[in-house]
Amino acid sequence: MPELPEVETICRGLRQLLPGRRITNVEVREPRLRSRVDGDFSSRLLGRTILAVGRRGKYLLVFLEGERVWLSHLGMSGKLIFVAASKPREKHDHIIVGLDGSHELRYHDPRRFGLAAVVSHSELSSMPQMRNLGPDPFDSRFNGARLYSLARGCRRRIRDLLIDQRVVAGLGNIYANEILFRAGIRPTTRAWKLGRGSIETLANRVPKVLREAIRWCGTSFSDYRDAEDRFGEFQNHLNVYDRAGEKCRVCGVKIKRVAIGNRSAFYCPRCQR
DNA sequence: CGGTGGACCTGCTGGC
DNA sequence: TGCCAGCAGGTCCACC
Repeated sequence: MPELPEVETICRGLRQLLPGRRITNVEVREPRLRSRVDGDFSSRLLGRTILAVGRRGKYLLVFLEGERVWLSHLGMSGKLIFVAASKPREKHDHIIVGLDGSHELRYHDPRRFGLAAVVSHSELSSMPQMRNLGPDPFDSRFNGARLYSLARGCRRRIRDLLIDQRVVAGLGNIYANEILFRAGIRPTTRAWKLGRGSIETLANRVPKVLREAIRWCGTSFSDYRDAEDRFGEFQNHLNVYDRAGEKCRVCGVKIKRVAIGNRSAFYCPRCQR
């Protein structure tokens, strides 16, 4: 589900809602996420005031007093939703964080591929999940030169290079496919075959497509909702992802679906060469 | 080392 | 109507 635009949308929403609130209750109803939620999770949150909310790649960071950070990854089907405490709980509401008695932040995740942990600032920066992340796509350190140096001699397909979080942090299958459409490159192309010009175009499209998706508050393909449980709108603007058999919005040719590894890739056979 | 394929989960859809 | 296969936005690990 959540790639960078979805996590950024949630981050912006929570930033308006959380800072200044105190965590008055924590309930871990299902600790079996991708890795087990630590036994100290609740005690490390309890009683702390939230200072700020941030994002690194697809990770959401909730900064607390006492140099602590609540680190959250939503996996494939995770939602992090701010609601009135009186709202009935639902199946798969795995973690409930009570705020000042009146509201709750609920972590909901049917497939349980997510991550929830509370760590110190120093632990955060030494975690492999953070250390191995490439630059943010909006950071000037992500550019054509970097992408070209990684693509040169790389035998993988360009779609797989783009969703490698070490290359650039935050791209997943939807946006990798959309970005490749905008660059006119087929997702199945071997990275080493792309020349400097194509790579420059590609690197340039990365922040463009992501900014546009953020403007539409992300893609609600099925599970994704923002911090207040509202749908995103970018699914109405997708050019290729999940559009196999439908007409290309630019040239009218039918969009194709192919498997790369275990995952689908989508492209327009005319617009992408 | 680089690259690939499967495992981890639940839920939904489409074919029979 | 039921059953089963296949698929889904991500990450990590074993294996070649």
